[in-house]
Amino acid sequence: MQDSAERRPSFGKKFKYHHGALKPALLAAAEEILVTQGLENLSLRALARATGVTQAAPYSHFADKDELLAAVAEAGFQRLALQMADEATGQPDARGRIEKLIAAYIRFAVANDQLFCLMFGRELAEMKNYPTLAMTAGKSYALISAVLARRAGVDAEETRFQTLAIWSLCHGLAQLIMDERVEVGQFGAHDIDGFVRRAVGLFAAQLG
Amino acid sequence: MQDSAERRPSFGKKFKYHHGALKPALLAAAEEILVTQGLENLSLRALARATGVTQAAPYSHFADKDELLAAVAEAGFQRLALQMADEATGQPDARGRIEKLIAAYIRFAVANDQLFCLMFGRELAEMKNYPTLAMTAGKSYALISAVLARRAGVDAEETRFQTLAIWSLCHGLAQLIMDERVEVGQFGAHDIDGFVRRAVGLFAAQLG
DNA sequence: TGTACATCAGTGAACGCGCGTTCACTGATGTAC
DNA sequence: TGTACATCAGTGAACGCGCGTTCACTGATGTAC
Repeated sequence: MQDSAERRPSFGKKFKYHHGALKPALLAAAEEILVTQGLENLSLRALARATGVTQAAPYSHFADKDELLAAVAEAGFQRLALQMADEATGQPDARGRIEKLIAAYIRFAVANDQLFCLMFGRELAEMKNYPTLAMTAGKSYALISAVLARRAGVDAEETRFQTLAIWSLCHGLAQLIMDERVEVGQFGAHDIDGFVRRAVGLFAAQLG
Repeated sequence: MQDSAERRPSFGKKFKYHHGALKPALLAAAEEILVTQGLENLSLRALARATGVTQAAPYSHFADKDELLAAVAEAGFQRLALQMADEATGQPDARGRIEKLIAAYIRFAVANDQLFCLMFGRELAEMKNYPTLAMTAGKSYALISAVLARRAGVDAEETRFQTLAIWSLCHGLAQLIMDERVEVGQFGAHDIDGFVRRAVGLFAAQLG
């Protein structure tokens, strides 16, 4: 057990009336709690505890719990899109890029299952209330869509359809793995990348 | 507001000390609450209220909340498998059967989103504790797998892989629709059946 | 450089809530004689 | 057919819990002069 004061950015003084950087500290604590205790234990009070602060303190930075969750989810979407884009750079053709994008998506979901759950779950059904969240959430879809759209001779409507099919495939696989319905190794692929490469192969003719 | 006694199976007497059929009544009430109030409001106390009974009464029939949830989920899996099998009968070839199975799966999920969520969500992570639940849960997968396995010239390993790919696709689409990430109509299919037929088309060469 | 003051982040106590579960009990039911 | 009795489904009250949120407050900070 760490002394809660030690987590604060100020080093010299042990106890400060003002935390100094509570907002980012709350967001960081949220991600840590998601990892260590799961989404169902992510409460404002738990965050206050984790940052060594009174349970009312978070209200200085967030209007209510939803606003904080939306911020956590948005950071997650940002990271997801970044990881996908990073993995896909350098791939010469559409098929290679799609494979990398999907694999990154699934790996992100599996590695951050509780966060992923928050991002796509019902807790934030009111996503419409947070426009920047909705925008950030659209980035990963846009990455897949952009690759498919750049091909010659495929109309926009077919592109939308294929994007949804691919997104469904990887979203579903991610969910099944997270919910422990499936272990990839048992199904003809030794790892996620292998499965993805093989699954994309099913679409190969369409991807050109 | 209905008098709670009127929901009971006995017609003549208004108030009975013994409910008479509390166990099935609880399960029925659970499905109703899932529809009207959502999974997050499905509590033992809510069930007791809905069946017009004291909050301790359910403990005469279920050891704890998990056991009740497991029973509700199992009933859901049973219904899902039934609906899938029903739809697929009469289809002449593998492709037709697969299309019907998938479409039924997605339609079940969308029509019973809160129940589906309970069936596949983290609430029942302890599914291993309920062997009959685990068995029933496997039925829908088995339906898809069986169709694919019956083809000539496709080995078991390839069949497992394709089953997972198809299951992922429809599970993912169902999730995306339920979480309102997607409206099928926007993506080149006027309805779920249309989308499914088109998506299965991507696999067509492999389905023979 | 020093002082008065406005700002506002964080305090500490309290509110009301619904939850899962336990417990000694009560009274309806069905069975054995 | 009638009675004694065991069973056990359902009662009602209580337990302890963690939660989101509000509120009057306090004290650290930074700015204007």
